[in-house]
Amino acid sequence: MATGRSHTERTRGIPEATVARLPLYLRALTGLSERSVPTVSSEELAAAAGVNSAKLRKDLSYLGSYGTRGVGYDVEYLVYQISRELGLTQDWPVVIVGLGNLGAALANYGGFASRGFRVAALMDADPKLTGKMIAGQAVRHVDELESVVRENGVSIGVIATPAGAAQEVTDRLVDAGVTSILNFAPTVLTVPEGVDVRKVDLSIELQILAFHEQRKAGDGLPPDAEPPASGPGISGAMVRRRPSSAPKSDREPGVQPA
Amino acid sequence: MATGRSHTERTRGIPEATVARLPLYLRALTGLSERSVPTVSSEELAAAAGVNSAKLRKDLSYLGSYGTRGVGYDVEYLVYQISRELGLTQDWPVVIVGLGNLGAALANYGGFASRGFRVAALMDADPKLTGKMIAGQAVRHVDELESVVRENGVSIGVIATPAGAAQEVTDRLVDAGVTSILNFAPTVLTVPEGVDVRKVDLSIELQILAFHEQRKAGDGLPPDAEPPASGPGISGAMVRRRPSSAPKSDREPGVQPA
DNA sequence: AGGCCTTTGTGAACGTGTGCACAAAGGCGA
DNA sequence: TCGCCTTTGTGCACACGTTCACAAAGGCCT
Ligand SMILES: NC(=O)c1ccc[n+]([C@@H]2O[C@H](COP(=O)([O-])OP(=O)(O)OC[C@H]3O[C@@H](n4cnc5c(N)ncnc54)[C@H](O)[C@@H]3O)[C@@H](O)[C@H]2O)c1
Ligand SMILES: NC(=O)c1ccc[n+]([C@@H]2O[C@H](COP(=O)([O-])OP(=O)(O)OC[C@H]3O[C@@H](n4cnc5c(N)ncnc54)[C@H](O)[C@@H]3O)[C@@H](O)[C@H]2O)c1
Repeated sequence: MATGRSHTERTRGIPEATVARLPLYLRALTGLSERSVPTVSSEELAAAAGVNSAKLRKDLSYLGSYGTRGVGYDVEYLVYQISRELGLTQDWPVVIVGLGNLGAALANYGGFASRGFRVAALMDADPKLTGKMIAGQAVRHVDELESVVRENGVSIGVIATPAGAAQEVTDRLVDAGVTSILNFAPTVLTVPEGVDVRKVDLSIELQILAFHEQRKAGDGLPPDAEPPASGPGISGAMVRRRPSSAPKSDREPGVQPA
Repeated sequence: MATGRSHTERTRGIPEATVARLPLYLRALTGLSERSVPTVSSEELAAAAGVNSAKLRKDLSYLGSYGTRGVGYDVEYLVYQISRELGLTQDWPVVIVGLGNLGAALANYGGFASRGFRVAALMDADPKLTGKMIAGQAVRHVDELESVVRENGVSIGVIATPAGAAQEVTDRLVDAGVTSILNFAPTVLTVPEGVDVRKVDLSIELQILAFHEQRKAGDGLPPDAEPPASGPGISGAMVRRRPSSAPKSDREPGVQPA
């Protein structure tokens, strides 16, 4: 779901898990930089980023040998090196497609521009939205999508349309030349090789939390678990039953009728 | 970042990676169910969920032996089993704290309620927002946080406040009894053992995309890479230089002056 | 009733990620 | 100048996740 590349092809040596943490380090470093802290040890920086220090050191070691033993890392220098590795020393024009509740919130989000991501255009299919000013920018009609992408050299698209429209929007973005997509719609996108898709899915996150929550609050699954197949079922109104014959194993050991 | 549990302690056998995919399968299955498809093969379901079929089968095998060889999986039955495993057969009251752009969008989001997550309360610190109706619900003041959590038995909190307020809100949520937090603020939260935090961070996702984008568009890092330390630098105005003496290795092999 | 053909469930091999623990580096104070 | 003490960078072992490939299961058609 992350890269879309053939998996054996490692990204010039930097592990994906490391790449995903670099922005975290960068944020922590930026904080230190603002407080004019000149150097940090791996221990301190790791604490600020919420990881353990061995992992941090290993991650940084993929970028190069940028620390000084006995001292730590130079904050400014490391900010620069990580920024460069992440491609943040250049400007990335972005289009947001779909300006409903979420799209509008995204457009208004300050942290967007703060890291080299520039909102090049806001696009929606609803003619009533066309021309509306959001975050100091007029919403344009999706018909202009291709020209906007080409003229601005947009390579990153953000999708905040309903799920039903997401694949179509994706196809158009890709045709126009976009090669990275951040998808907020709860749907699986199909893209050609070489196009990266990342998804943000609120509902999935909540479901994962619910799973762990269930574990924490009184272990054991909820009541209606597969009843032990002992003789004919007492109640025919069991919420849902196995479609046909009894299964071989049902996880809970439970006495099987041999 | 996901669980907060000691790592050796596996969650009653279901791997975390599998848990994270179950909601995906559930969504695909729900779609099939709505179209009254009675059974699916692992191949079909995997395609719908965007994973490969071996992975899907292994994932489902952790739940139990719910398929029929030669036929596939009964859609309704599997929907039920996954829902139960994820804890979606019960209702999860949720509070949203911070009703700015993002919080309001979340409150208005339909996909929230659709899976057993009920928005029990909307809370903000801004007195001007108190009483304002959002998504059919009056915003309440954060002062009421503790009582709202206790009265509604809320165990999941969603944080959509500015980063600066997130830790304080977290502490209060946790004190009041919340044990799962979904954090949208770009900051690292510290929580006691037993509390799960998941974060959604737009900015990190974009940075990861930028990284891969940079790789795709003309490989090799941006121009200003550490210049090969050959003699005295030509331009003193190099954007940023190593703080002190030259490093041992700088990743790019590059000729080192012995 | 029997055999065929599809599809599951899983053992085993492999790849990726994590964390420990320590040798070597190197600044800094004496 | 020398040695000490902190902190990096990394080899190694282990845990976790992914994928392959196939035996066994079991419906279904003849
Ligand atoms: N609101 C949230 O908090 C939230 C959270 C998670 C996921 N999502 C998902 O994000 C997406 C947007 O959510 P929302 O609440 O903003 O929905 P919304 O209905 O408020 O907005 C959707 C917007 O997309 C536009 N649109 C529809 N088809 C389009 C097309 N083909 N091209 C361009 N624009 C098009 C609509 O005109 C509308 O303005 C949905 O898929 C939703 O499931 C939303
Ligand atoms: N808008 C986005 O698309 C977006 C995207 C990613 C991340 N974020 C993050 O989500 C958070 C919210 O973003 P936003 O755009 O909605 O900001 P916002 O400023 O519009 O809203 C923040 C809200 O939080 C309230 N608040 C402040 N302190 C509070 C406290 N102690 N208790 C309760 N409420 C408090 C404020 O009154 C305000 O209503 C921020 O941390 C932001 O970085 C936003």
